[in-house]
Amino acid sequence: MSSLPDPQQNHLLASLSKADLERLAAHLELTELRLGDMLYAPREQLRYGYFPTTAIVSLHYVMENGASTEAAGVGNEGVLGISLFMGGESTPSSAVVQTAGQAYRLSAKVLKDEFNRGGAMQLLLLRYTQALMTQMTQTAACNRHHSIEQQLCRWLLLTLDRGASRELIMTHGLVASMLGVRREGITEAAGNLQRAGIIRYRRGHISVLERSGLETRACECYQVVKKEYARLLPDAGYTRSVAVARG
Amino acid sequence: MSSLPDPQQNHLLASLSKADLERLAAHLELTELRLGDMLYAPREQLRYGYFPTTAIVSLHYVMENGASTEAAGVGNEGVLGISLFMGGESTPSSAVVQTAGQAYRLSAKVLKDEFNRGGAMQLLLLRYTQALMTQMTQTAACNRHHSIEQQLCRWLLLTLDRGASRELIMTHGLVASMLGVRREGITEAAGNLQRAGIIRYRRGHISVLERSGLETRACECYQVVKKEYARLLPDAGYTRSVAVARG
DNA sequence: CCGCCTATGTGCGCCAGCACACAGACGGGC
DNA sequence: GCCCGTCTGTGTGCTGGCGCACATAGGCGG
Repeated sequence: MSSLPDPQQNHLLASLSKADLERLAAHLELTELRLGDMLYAPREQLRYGYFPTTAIVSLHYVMENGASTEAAGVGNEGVLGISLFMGGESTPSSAVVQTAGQAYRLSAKVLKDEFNRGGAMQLLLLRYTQALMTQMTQTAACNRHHSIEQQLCRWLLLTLDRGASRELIMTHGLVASMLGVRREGITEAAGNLQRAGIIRYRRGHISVLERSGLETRACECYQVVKKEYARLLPDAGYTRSVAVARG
Repeated sequence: MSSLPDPQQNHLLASLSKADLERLAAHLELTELRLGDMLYAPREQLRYGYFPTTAIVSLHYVMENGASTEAAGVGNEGVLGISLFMGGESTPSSAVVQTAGQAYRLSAKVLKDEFNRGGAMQLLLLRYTQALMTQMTQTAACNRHHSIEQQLCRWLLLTLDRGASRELIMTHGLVASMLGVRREGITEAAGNLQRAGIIRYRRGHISVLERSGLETRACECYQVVKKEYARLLPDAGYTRSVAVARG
C-alpha cells in the first residue's frame, strides 16, 4: 500500500469544495486505527470526529446480557462522531475498529464549529446522517426477517464497497458478533458460500472470489442502502465503479 | 376527551420559546389522523412535517417479501418528517398511523425554513433526531436478542408514555406487525401477561392494569431509550410524571 | 520444529417463528 | 335480535437459529 494518505480518500471530504477542504486541512490529523480499538465508549463524551480513509469502524451496541449487534458500519463513505453536531455529544453505542487502517480526525470543537458554519459541510453531514439512519433501519429489518446467509452477503458487500481489499482479515467469530448471530451460524453460511466458489477462507481470512455471487444471494437490503447513499450523497463518488476502482 | 388541541401537547413544540412558538403558530395546522392512514409512502417526496399531540405514528419498513417491522414510533414526544431538514426529502420507510388522534402539521417549506434559521428550533430538531436514532438502534438490537414478551412490554410502555390512555385500540395482529413477529406470538405473550394480571384484553382492546409489571418484564431497552430522550430533550417534559399525568 | 492458542467443523437438543388450519366468540350493522 | 366478519385461542408439522460441548486443525511464537 504505497498510496499517500490523501484526505480525499474519504468520500465526504472529497465532495467538499476546494475552499472548504483547504480550511479544514490545517485541522485534519491522520490517525492509525488498529483492529479492535474502541474509538467511542458508550455514553462517553466524544473528543474527535473521524473520517476513515482505509479503516472501517463498526457502530456496535452491546446489551446487558453480553449479546451484541452492529447497528451500522462506517468506512471511507462516512464520518464518525455524528452526535457531536447532532447535539448529544455521546451515544449509548460504541465504535470499534473492524478493519485496521487510517482515518483523519478532527477535534470535537472544530467539527462542531464547521457544522455550525451552516454551509455545504452542514448539508453534507446531515445528508450523511440520514443515509446512516437508513442503513440502521434496514439492518434492523434485515436482522428480523432475512437468513444468516443473506445477511452475510450484505455485510461482505458493504465492507467491500468501503474499499477493503478482496481479502478481509476477519474470523467467523468476529463476523458473527457483527451480525449478532452465533459463530456457528457464520461457519455454516460461509461454508455454503465457499462450496459455491463465491468466497474462500482460511483461519482468520476471508477472500471474495465472485462479487456477483454475493449480490445474487444477498437480500434486497444491500441495494436499498446502496441506492440511498447514492441518492443522498451524489457527489461523494457513491457509484460501484469508484468503490471498486482500488479493489 | 374535552382537551383543547393545544400545540404544546406536543413536547417538542412545548419546549420552544414563546417567541418561536408564536411565529410558528400561524403556520400550524391541526389535522385529524385516522388509524391506518399512511402519512408518508416509501420514497415519496414529503409535503408536511407532523407534530403529533394525541396521535401515534409508526415508522414502518416493509420488505419485498411483505414482512414488516416498526423502526420506531413517534408520538407527542416527537416530529415526523425528519428527512425534510436532513436533506433527503424522503425515506425508504413509510409512516402509518398506529393510534388515531391529532397532530399539528407544518408545510415542508415552513419546516425547512424554520430549521435553517438555525436557532433553538434547529438544535431541538437535531437532538430529537439523535434520540430517534437511539430508539432505532435499540429496537434493532432488541429485535435480535430479546423475547417477544420483553419486546411487547417495551412497546406497550413506550406507547403509554406517548400519552395514550390505559386502553389501547389495538389487535394482536396489529401489534405483531409492529414488532415484526407472528400474530400467534403476540397472542401467547399477551396471554401470559393477562394471566399475570398485568394487562387485560378483549377483541381489539388492550388495557394496562399494572404498569410496574410491564417495567419488570421489559428488557433494558425501554429504560435506555427513555433515558436517552430525557438526556437529549431535557426541556421537553420527558419525565415519567409528566408522561403519565394524563393517563 | 514443536507446542499451544485459537479458529473452524460438527453434533446434539431446544425454542421461536412460519404456514396453515380451524373453532369459538365478540360486536357492529342491519 | 340476528348475522356475519373479524379477532382470538389452539393445534400441527417444519425450519432456522441458539446454546452447549467437543473434536480437529492451522499457524504463530519461542
